[in-house]
Amino acid sequence: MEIEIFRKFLSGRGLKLTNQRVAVFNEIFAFHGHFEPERLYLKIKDSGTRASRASVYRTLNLLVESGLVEKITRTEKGNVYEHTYGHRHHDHMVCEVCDEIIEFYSEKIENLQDEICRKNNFRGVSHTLEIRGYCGKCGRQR
Amino acid sequence: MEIEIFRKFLSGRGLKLTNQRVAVFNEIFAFHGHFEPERLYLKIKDSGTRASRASVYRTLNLLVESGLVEKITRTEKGNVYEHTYGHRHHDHMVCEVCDEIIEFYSEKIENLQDEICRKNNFRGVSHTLEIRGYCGKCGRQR
DNA sequence: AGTTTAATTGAAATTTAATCTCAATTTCAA
DNA sequence: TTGAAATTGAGATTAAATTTCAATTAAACT
Ligand SMILES: [Mn+2]
Ligand SMILES: [Mn+2]
Ligand SMILES: [Zn+2]
Ligand SMILES: [Zn+2]
Repeated sequence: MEIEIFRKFLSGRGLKLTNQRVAVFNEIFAFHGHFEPERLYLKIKDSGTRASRASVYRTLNLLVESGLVEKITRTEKGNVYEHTYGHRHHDHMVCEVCDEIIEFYSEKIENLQDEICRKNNFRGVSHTLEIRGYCGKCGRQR
Repeated sequence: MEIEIFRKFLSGRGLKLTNQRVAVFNEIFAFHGHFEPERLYLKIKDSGTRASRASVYRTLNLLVESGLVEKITRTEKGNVYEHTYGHRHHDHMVCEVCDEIIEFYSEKIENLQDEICRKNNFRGVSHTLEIRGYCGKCGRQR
């Protein structure tokens, strides 16, 4: 279970798996998709558990450090995250009109990136490839 | 000249090429590289011209809309821009230690992206590919 | 040249995501 | 049970970016 990974990550740092942290964790892993911290905070609030904004943000950062969650992009109105554990790495297309996010993965692009890193004597650790434009629905309307 | 393009862009909108706008433009096109709005503002201040922060930000947005300048990434401490007119599109590798930015371009990756867009019925307009990791210098030290 | 009109400017206020502060509370191992 | 250490949350703070709005400037039109 993913929660065990989180627990181990925490105890490795002398930190505790508190109710608030569990609440944040559960809300994030309850669905697959992208989310913003503020909406996450509100969802937790709705679910009945009490966890302050400060705790939500703090836990989110811990989850990112643990590798279970990734910050996938920074929009004008803040960061966007997704839980990545158990999901294959992928990149995103974002519709500029309706904000729809389409996920994609290209082995070829991944390999080309590795090649470019080697050529430049650069040790790549992570990357973000975001294509912005118009989704099928919104593209048609112009 | 690039300034003519800007002038035309402005007049097409009924806007004027003022001293402040010229100052922002000149400072940006005086060198090739990446910059943050605040540093740009300070450089203009140093150069003697008077232009408020508000004007710098406003002009920067106009330059982006005109296509002469691009917002290339959003860091924790704000946006990073570069003037792109006359420069071929390229992507970036960013060293997590020293913040060095290495530019690269891959025709193959560009083509693969176009292909993926077609497949997903997505009209790609722009993209950002940022590889994070360790540059040669900083990678050696670990 | 003088008048009208619209755009522009800048100082300060505002917005907003995210972080920080710190006193009170909780946790847990000894 | 006790004490050290971690955690929490309400509110303060930070900082990038935008907005406000009265004063100024530039152009367009008699
Ligand atoms: Mn995704
Ligand atoms: Mn560049
Ligand atoms: Zn759309
Ligand atoms: Zn480096």
